[in-house]
Amino acid sequence: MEKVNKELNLSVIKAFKILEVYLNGKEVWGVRELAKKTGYNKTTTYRLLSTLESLDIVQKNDDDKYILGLKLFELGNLVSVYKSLRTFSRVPLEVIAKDIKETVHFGVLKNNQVLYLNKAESELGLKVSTQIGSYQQAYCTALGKVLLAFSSANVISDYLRNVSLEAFTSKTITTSKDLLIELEQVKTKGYALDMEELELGLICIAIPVFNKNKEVVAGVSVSGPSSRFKSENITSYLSIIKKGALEIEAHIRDYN
Amino acid sequence: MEKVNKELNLSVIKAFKILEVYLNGKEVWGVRELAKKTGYNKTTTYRLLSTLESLDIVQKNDDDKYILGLKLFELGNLVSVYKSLRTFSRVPLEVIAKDIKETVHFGVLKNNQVLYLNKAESELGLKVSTQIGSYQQAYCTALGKVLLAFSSANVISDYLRNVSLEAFTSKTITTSKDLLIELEQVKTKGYALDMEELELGLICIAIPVFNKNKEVVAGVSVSGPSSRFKSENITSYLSIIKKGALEIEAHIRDYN
DNA sequence: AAAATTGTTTCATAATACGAAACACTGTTT
DNA sequence: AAACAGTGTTTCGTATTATGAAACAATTTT
Repeated sequence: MEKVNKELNLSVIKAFKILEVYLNGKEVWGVRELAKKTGYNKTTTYRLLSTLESLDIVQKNDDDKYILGLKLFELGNLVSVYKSLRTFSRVPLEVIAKDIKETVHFGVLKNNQVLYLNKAESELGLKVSTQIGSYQQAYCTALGKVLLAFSSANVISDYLRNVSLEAFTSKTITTSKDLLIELEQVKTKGYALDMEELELGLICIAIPVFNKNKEVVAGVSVSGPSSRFKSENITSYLSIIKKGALEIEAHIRDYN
Repeated sequence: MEKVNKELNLSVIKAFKILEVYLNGKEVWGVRELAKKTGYNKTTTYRLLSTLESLDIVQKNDDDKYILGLKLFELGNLVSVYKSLRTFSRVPLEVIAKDIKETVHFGVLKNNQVLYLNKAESELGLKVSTQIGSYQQAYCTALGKVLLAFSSANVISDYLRNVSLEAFTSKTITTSKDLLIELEQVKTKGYALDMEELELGLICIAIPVFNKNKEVVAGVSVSGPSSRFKSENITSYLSIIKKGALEIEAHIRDYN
């Protein structure tokens, strides 16, 4: 999305830039709104939207505003990357979310970042604004820390060489030394916590998901508001999450 | 996808035509294969793929072949159309599939067709080549017949006026008169069967999913090979499917 | 080794995308 | 009621970009 040079198709880039506006969570956009958000001329935007509408990639609602369409949903379901992980995590995640009444995530370490493959929300809990398929920093999320902690020393040193530990909050770990200590503790305890390191008010707890060779493949995390978090909850949270993780592990023994 | 006229953006159309090739289920395509399949010049195809790759809409594997990429997965997950139905059907569908050991579908009637919103496959059962998000004829599928049978007379007469009942197999219902009789029976019995009407060798059984006003919202179907189907199975199949449908109904009482 | 197949690059030009301006419509303010 | 503000849609001249034939590079098959 940054390799904008002259041999790439500019119309196609523009069309996807428009679709990417929807990543912010707002479901309904007008032509002029999208033009303003993307910086494109409104006639260009209108024409691209008309094209996308003809393809059912976007749909118009009764107010002539645009929402994403079913063809995009259909195409999105064809993506085979991490397909087995996504499939096998689906039900366990929903079960954990229902049990624990908070938002549950499942993700992997990819390109030195957490990639969220699945998410299940409780009807009761805090809605967290992560998108399935999106990336987040590893060093300040419980999920990321658990994935790093159980990775090889190569992965960790590559990570520390390439990622700058910028602060999100006053509680964010911002030195390699502190992060290494934290990862060592995570590895010892078998789980990680994010105590408002990514976002003030947000607490996460995460555990690893292993293949049969005890290599970490993925992680499961539970996110909730700090106001609902108590140290006494950790043990019961962990046992619920662990049960779900074991369910996933039963299906991914050969994953590498 | 048929309104090709001069004010639509032809590059964007071409890019999505390329992506649509993946709908046939093959996950890995080379440049020349895609060019041949779409009919576009191979240089054009290569350039569009390079653009899509820069957007992470497609990814190249080690053999320089293309697979669909994670950004498409991310965008697909943003689609809000039928979102609650998709969410609430997910776990019940997986439970049915595990129980019944066949492929399970969940769909709605849209534009006089079945739109598949969810699908769950058993590890053991027949893999059916439907795509989530895709459409199928209603008159020759159990799911479609159950959706029609419990719809209003207006919906049914509109359907019969606009859809031509073409034969898929020698067992397909091809007259309005026969279809109306079938739909009456479906409504009386409370479930529908597709006895090789869509595809020889394929049997489906389906039941409706209602909202609190007893309006049909969606349907659940189970598909299996005719070799495994026995009349004695119907009752036990129905009770398993019904249990899943009730789970879904508990969440969609207000859906209309 | 030669032929066939693949993916990638080059270059001239035809075609298309672009955007300013106008239009049409709806809702709000004076 | 008229004026204004906001929206989505259309028009038209032209600048820009997309196109495709051909060549090149690499790999696989015969």
